Amino acid sequence: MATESPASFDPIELLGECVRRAILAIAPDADADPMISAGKRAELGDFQSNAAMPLAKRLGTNPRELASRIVAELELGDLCEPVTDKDIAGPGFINFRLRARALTTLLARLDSPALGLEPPAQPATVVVDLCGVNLAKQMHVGHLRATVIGDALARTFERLGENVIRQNHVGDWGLPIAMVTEKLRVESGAGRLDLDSLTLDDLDRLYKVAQKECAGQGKALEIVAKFDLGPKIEAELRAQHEEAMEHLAAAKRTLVALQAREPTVYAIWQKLYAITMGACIAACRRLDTRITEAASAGESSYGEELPGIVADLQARGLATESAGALVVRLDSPEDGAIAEPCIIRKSDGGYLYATTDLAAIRRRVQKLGASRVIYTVDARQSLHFRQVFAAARKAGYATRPGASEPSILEHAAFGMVLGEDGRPFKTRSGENVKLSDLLDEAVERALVPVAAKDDERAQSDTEPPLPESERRQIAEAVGIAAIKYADLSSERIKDYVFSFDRMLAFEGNTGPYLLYALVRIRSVFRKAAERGVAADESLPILITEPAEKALALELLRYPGQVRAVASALEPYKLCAYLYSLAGAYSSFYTACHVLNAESDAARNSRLRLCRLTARVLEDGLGVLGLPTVERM
RNA sequence: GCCCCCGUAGCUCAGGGGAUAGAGCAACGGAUUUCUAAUCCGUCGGUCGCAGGUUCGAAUCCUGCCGGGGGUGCCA
Repeated sequence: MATESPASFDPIELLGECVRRAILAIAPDADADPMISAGKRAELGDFQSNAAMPLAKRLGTNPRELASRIVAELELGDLCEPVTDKDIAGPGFINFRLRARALTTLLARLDSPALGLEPPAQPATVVVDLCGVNLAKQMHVGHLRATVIGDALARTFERLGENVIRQNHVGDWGLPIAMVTEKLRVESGAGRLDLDSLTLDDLDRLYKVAQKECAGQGKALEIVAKFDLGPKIEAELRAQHEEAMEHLAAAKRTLVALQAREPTVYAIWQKLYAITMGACIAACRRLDTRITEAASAGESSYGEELPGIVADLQARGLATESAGALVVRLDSPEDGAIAEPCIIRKSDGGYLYATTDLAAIRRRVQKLGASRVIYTVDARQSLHFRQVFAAARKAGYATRPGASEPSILEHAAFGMVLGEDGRPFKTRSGENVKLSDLLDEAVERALVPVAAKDDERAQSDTEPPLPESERRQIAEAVGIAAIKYADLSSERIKDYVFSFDRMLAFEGNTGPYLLYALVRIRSVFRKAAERGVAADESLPILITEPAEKALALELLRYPGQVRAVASALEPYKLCAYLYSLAGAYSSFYTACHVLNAESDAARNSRLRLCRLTARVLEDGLGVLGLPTVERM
């Protein structure tokens, strides 16, 4: 939505307006998309318009000729160097070169407190569903992605001035939780377990035991019967099966007791909840994500709403009975032509996670007022979300009171984390890797170069080595930034290979590289302060060197890139931008000396460029949720 | 079976109708009296999975295959 804003800093927007006017002068009826982009060939121009080709196609004219007419109509003011037919290239590209004066004007506009991202007059409410831990289970790489990507998206909307509500949809309900609750009840009742000294590791272990105890042998029995493997095996399996069925029955009774808030069972469940959430919130804090217990809305919080949802859907004829279960059919084209119906109640009367998710959509849209709900959940659940979204729209749960259109429901799906062997990231024994172990290892590995670098510096420097505690702090930030950046820097949907070596490399598109770029800028300012030099913000930024120009053009792209993340729900776009900005800064830093610049004016200008770069980097890293350091 | 996603340089990834397909890593060659060389500059490297089609123009859109992954009515 390119609004006409004389104070815009964005050359693409400003140039687009000029070209749009020129096109309208030639073809008043044309849908005049100016198609401005950064110049594909830097030697020909800073920006280009590709508008002539598609327009010529529609008008049935020659594209180069049309480009020539557009050029003749162009009124660029003092934005660009004059454009002539010589700037038309190939089939009809029009190349533009920004005027040096215009560039400094635009930079000055960007250099405002908001960095070109003014909050909207009417903030929208955006709900981000993220993290998604389960009770009694350790967090692992899957939660890492759901947490890190979700928080980065939430931060993006916060930066844009929207009202963001994070929702940690905790898996705290249902039969699996009842199984482990039952297990705890039995074990503590028999005096084999002290509920007050339980750890998450204990719970994780007991969860698996409980799962196993409740797993029937139905499949195996079928096979035995089919192939007639003998009465002895069958008897053995049948005994096992019956035992499992008893465990299962007990778990189901516990589920009922839990849902009725029966005091003994509920107290055990609360313990379970407290231990899991304590560990989860600690991990989220260590990961520098803004996820608090207050931002949690567990599945259990929807429990009481489920019968009402089902009754409502049934009463309105949206849910129908099928083989004893209650389903919402979605196979008509207006529902999205989804072949598989959405099951909202099992034939035994129990509810499913689709039911809970419907209740969650209703609360988020109708009670919290979300105009957009984003689910940062792994890609394997995409069918589930297609179903639930379609069912919610059909039922009107996705529409705010008084609104004519349903809110936007989006599944920000992400791919799997793979080990370096290309298979799902697991320990050698096939277990999930504990998130906390992963973070510890990243930090330990980061400490090695941090310490080595500091030793090296201390040898040729008057300042003594940093204390161990500070080195650890730096390594913590570097390690966390490395892990988070690896998770954020490619398209969400793609699986990615988890490699400490790659993410902690200080070369290339990594978190540490970005941190280092910022460290170098901060160091310039420390040195400047030592010499009693400070940037005078009232004096102009002067762009003369190619490296200065390249840096300036990069800086101007920042606000657009943040918006691009919000519209595509793709944090990697900001990663790529910041990497490119850090690279432009490094090249500038090498080519243009700041403190020993040729003149006071140049030094001041470069200090201002450094300041602006630092502010954009800090802002962008903040949007991604990456910690920064003063030195490394 | 059906549905969804992915396939671009040796490796990790951008680009999603427009110019000679770009980065990083790896390899190789350079750069440090000066602000952090965890850096910078350069070289090398690609029948964009395959085959058709649409188009003045296709890595990009359409169809069909091939390869890999995931999902698929009563787990979450």
